[in-house]
Amino acid sequence: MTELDTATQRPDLPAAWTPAEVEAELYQRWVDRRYFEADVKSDKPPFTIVLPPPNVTGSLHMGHAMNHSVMDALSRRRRMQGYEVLWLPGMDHAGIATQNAVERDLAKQGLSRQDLGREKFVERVWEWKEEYGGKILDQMKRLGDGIDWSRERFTMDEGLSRAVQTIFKKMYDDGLIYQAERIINWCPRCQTALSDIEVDHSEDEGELVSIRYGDGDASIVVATTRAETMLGDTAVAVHPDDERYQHLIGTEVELPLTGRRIPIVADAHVDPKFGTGAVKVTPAHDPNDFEIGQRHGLPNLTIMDGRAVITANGPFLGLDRFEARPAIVAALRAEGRIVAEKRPYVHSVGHCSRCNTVVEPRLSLQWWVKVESIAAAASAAVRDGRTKIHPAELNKRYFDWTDNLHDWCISRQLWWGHRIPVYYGPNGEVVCVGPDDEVPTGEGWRQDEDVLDTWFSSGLWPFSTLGWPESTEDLKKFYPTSVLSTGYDILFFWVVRMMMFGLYAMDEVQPFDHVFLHGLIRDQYGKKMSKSKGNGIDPLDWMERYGADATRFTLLRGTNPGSDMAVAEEWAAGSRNFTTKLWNATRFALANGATVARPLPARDELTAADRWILDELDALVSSVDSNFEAFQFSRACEALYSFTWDEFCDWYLEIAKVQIADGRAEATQSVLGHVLDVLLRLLHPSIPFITETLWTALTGGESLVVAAWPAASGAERDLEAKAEIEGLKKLATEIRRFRSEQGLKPGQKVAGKVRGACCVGLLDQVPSVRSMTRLTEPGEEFTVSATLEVGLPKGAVKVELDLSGAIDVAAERKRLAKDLAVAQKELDGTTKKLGNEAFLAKAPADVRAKIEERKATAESEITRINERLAALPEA
RNA sequence: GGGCGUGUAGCUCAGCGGAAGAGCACUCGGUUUACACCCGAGCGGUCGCAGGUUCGAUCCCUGUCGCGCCCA
Repeated sequence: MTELDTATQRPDLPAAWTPAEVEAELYQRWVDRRYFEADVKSDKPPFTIVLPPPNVTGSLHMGHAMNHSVMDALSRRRRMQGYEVLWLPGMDHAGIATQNAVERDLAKQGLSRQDLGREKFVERVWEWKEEYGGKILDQMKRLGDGIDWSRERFTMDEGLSRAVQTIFKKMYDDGLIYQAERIINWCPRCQTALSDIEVDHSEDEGELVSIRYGDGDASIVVATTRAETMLGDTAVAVHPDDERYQHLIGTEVELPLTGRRIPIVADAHVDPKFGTGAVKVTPAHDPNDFEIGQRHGLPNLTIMDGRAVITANGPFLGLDRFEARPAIVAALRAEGRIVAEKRPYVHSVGHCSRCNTVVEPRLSLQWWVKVESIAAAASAAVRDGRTKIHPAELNKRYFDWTDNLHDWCISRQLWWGHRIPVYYGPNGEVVCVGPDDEVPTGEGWRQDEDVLDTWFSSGLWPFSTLGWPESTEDLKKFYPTSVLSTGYDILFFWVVRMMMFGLYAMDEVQPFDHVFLHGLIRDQYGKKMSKSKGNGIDPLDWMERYGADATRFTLLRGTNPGSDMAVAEEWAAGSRNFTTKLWNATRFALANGATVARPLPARDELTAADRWILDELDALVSSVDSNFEAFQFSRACEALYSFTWDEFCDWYLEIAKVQIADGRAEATQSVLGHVLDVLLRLLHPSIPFITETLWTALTGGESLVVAAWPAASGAERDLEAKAEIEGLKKLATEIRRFRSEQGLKPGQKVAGKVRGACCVGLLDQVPSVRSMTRLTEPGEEFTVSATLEVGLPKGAVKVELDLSGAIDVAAERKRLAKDLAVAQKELDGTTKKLGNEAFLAKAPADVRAKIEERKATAESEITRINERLAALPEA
């Protein structure tokens, strides 16, 4: 262990671990020593994680804290394993979210962005970013993130903007980016187009009104939840096979309130079973109607502007859509055209994911990415295993997306973002400009006003941050990245886009080898935690009160691929208790001379307990390793927790006390030192702060951050030692149980003899058992007043106690009766099984032998217990 | 409507063909020379329901009911 100073010195550990006071200082020391800075010239194998860039508007919430705990644990372990680790940080400019935030600020001063003008407004956003944008980065430091701050990026910085322009140009030239007029999701408040994934659907209460178009035999009834759109109807559609309407197909009907005559068309997409089987067709304001309109050559009549205000001439001109709706219904009612009304009528309504405004479908000219070929490539990379998704169950959802992706609307009518690099000339010229191309100037030339969807630039993140389009050393060394860790909720928002862009830009090399998808954090009511709902627990609050380590451990302990986790205060407190336990155990071991300065004694010089704990430790290393490799953080944490608390603290430390007192101090101190050394290394990726403090105190080493990761020995387990310690546990537990049920105070010393330990191979363990169960040596006046027997695999051990008086016979009968019932149940079960001929004929021999052994044990237990019961005095 | 997942102790979850587990909560007892953020003992479940496969099912299959998520 080369990282250890030979002249080990031991700073005294304070009595209590006070994370809030010391974590920041520890973190700064790591940063100052530049442990987290990746060396591109290193010949170590690379391990790369790009941080999912948080929104510049964001602050750290539990979802981040969980994801960061995962990424930090993964990268710290790899660093200890000898990888050249790069964890690259940065932020996303978050187009709509940031623009909205700044607009809200302006609104407080009574200003709009239009008042400032585009240039000034964008300046304002940059100022806002400088002032508030760094918040989340400082919060990451508190969590302990081992991030390479020297490589911090921003999606709007110069290099990334260059990457955006480069790929836009490349895709434009390849015919993968085009302009088209289509129905898009439009937010009337944000005044911009939205992609499908920026629209959230919810079941809202609305109204369903049925309106009669036309009169008499030629009339037809249509139902709608958006009555105001009837002003833009250009047809009524029915199913071609619908018997009810055969006579009307091809005729015209008068559209109420407008006097316009519109055709009745037959279209197979109309569901004859829904409502009256006839639908109004508003091509300019509904995506399905737009399709119908295309098929039948209907005009697209726009009747609302970008603010969802009616523009159709007439009495409703200038009304907002939600004012127009009741007004139009009232006007129709006055004409006797409302034949049915259902209110409330619950139906699915789309909302802007940024401001929750009801989305209005709108016909407009936008820029699109043709996804077919790049989505197919993204699909192929997962199908052929270049990128592995964890858990694999989410592959199907991934394929559902990549195989059915619609062309992606990438233009946004915002000011904050990457402006589309397309210029229009005075004579209808359209020129797409690359980063090194000359921008056309002169009379009549103007740039496209729109900016790109935020996900366009964040989709380039895995390679743009490494210097692409330049062929940089970083790109060569650290691409493809090793793991992308994120919540499954943004698999499609972001992961699919990165896959498409990465494969396209990097010659089919995947952006990441592994995609780890964790679940969502839920509150104690099982509700998703989110900024918008305001039901989040603040991870900073936990860090303040319980420490960053406890916060991290809580989150890691609940993290399994793809499954959600509910968190509550008690969990964080439990993790804090765990760190306290570790602190006290290490402090105690150090006070008793635990050391790594001497080599571990040879195997045959160790006690069974020493050999057992070392074997357990070895098994722990394997378990932590395999679980980390499989992203099973929860299992890894459980293994670490139970080894630390249950095996090491509850048993080995108690045994160690006896061994040290009995003249085996040197060897025991070495074992203690060794176990703690390895254990702290294993825990470091999960709880870096406390382990760093304890480990440097124990070993005098420089830092765990750059210490070596332990390797499992692969040696066979010492089964004899294991059996001995299991016997010790059983013996101690049974004596404690007897004491407890006899009403003895835990600390009360009782004289006692342990008989027959040698016959079952437990002689060496007796001193430990006596110490753990407060048995004192029998004196001259020793009188056996109680005897208990503990059944062990090799036979029973008899414990004779002098309780200085009569025992509680009733309690003892109860205890024995309970044991008897357990043994009887066991006997019944095994007897039945062994009496089943089919079982005897078909069950494998080892299973049969096991059942036979269990039956024999049950029988001897029953005999033994019955004898004890018979020997008890009458109650 | 289509797809996926899930129902195990009061709560949150692990286990997934051969003896029902953890943490928290709860009960009892504790100034035990590391730790009351602790120690010891205990209580608590016909593993959603109904069929089937099997010598054997919490575990596999089918159906059913409840819940959740994604897509329409």
